Amino acid sequence: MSYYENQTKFLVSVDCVIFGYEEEQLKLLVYPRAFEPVKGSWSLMGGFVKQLESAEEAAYRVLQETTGLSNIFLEQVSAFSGTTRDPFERVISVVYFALIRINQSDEELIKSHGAKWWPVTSLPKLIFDHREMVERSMNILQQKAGSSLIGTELLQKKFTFMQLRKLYEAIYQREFDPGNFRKKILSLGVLEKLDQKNSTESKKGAYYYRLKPNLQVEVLDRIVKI
Amino acid sequence: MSYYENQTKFLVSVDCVIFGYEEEQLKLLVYPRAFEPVKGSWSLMGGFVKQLESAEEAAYRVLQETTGLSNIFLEQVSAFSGTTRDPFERVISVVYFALIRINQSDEELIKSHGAKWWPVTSLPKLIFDHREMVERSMNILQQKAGSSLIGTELLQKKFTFMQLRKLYEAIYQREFDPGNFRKKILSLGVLEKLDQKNSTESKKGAYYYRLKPNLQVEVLDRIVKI
DNA sequence: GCAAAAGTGTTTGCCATACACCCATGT
DNA sequence: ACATGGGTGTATGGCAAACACTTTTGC
Repeated sequence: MSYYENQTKFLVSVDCVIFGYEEEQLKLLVYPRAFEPVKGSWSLMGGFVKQLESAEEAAYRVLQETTGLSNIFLEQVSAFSGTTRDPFERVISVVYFALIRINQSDEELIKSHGAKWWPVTSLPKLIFDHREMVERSMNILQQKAGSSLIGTELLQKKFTFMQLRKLYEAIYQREFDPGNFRKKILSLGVLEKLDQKNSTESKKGAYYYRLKPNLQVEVLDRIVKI
Repeated sequence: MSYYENQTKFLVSVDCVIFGYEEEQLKLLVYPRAFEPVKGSWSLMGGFVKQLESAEEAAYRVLQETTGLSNIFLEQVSAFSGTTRDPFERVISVVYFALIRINQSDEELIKSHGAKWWPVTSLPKLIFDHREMVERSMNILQQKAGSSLIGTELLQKKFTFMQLRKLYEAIYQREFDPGNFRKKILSLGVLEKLDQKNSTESKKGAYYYRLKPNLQVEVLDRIVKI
């Protein structure tokens, strides 16, 4: 029996805006839609929410199924509910964005779906309102990365300042002064210098850093002025 | 016929976090739930999304039905989709927050629902996850008000600097230096000084200001450091 | 006259930006 | 030797915060 009789029910899906970082470029995982309608068109990873899961759980499931990864950074962007956003049938979609380490993903699994990493600066045409979902996600990513070191989710666990800076340059599509960037990040007090050096990307070699383990407090200082 | 066979459909509702401002306090419109289950418990204004409307349209409809107002500031907060958030039946809810001018609302209509304005600092116990919805909305309101003059949606069209400052003090639960606040806001260049004075709230009398008409550009400068 | 808000000016310290400069090393 | 990134230091300008001070007027 139901308390809420006579109310319309809806299909609810999740769509995942999956960010990765590779070759100094911010990239997005996009795949050719596997079912009709518009089968084959480029689309975000998505799936329908099932009876016994929350939208967030559905998003985690989709990510697991498509990248092989669990335990990844995931955050809701917004619900999209326009009556004609899917021109074939009414579907309400909850959008999440995820940050993953490309080289840790299951590349075979990704390939098996025909998925491809596209630089965010040159995405193909996407179905429905997926382009808008991407843009909203980019905005949120910039906001988040600007007030906490969220971006490190896209790098290896250890990284040099140059790698971190290039990542931020990719996220914000602008350059940062190397010296100032280093000082700003160090002043946050969330990085730990390792004994190890990276000698492959510069002649002098740069020390690796990592996030201090067991950091519970979110950094709320401003990294990038927006 | 349907493209997406065999997928579960869900009840989808909207819940509205309705902010108002009165007696130098930020207030929230909360009403006793009109139907079972937990009929009579304090709840946000809400309603089910109908077949031919988006969630946003549903939220506008709910606001119109309960406050008599259209053309109000409305913005999505998030979708809430936990499987047990409504302990009686699975409902996915999209939450919006609204800013309204209390004295322009239809007070009779509001009363007819038994609704009541509560100071945000002393809310009653709310059903389900509505408390969390309020907290998320407060955070977003603070963020938004800190980077644009969004707060003026809560005041009359013309207002004095003291009124604006008291509003911001209510939103951020802290005090602002009157002189610095005035200079900061004026530097945004979005206010227009009127010839009229308010003499009821101070002995000297303070000039009224209003938002410059036809302001299309959002103020993106920082008003309050968060 | 006093209190209280209106409105303006001043001082201080912090911080972002720009940029100079030395270091270490692979070629 | 030199080019390149690593890393540190310094000068400058803008802005936020603290606060002093004058103005106006109701009581």
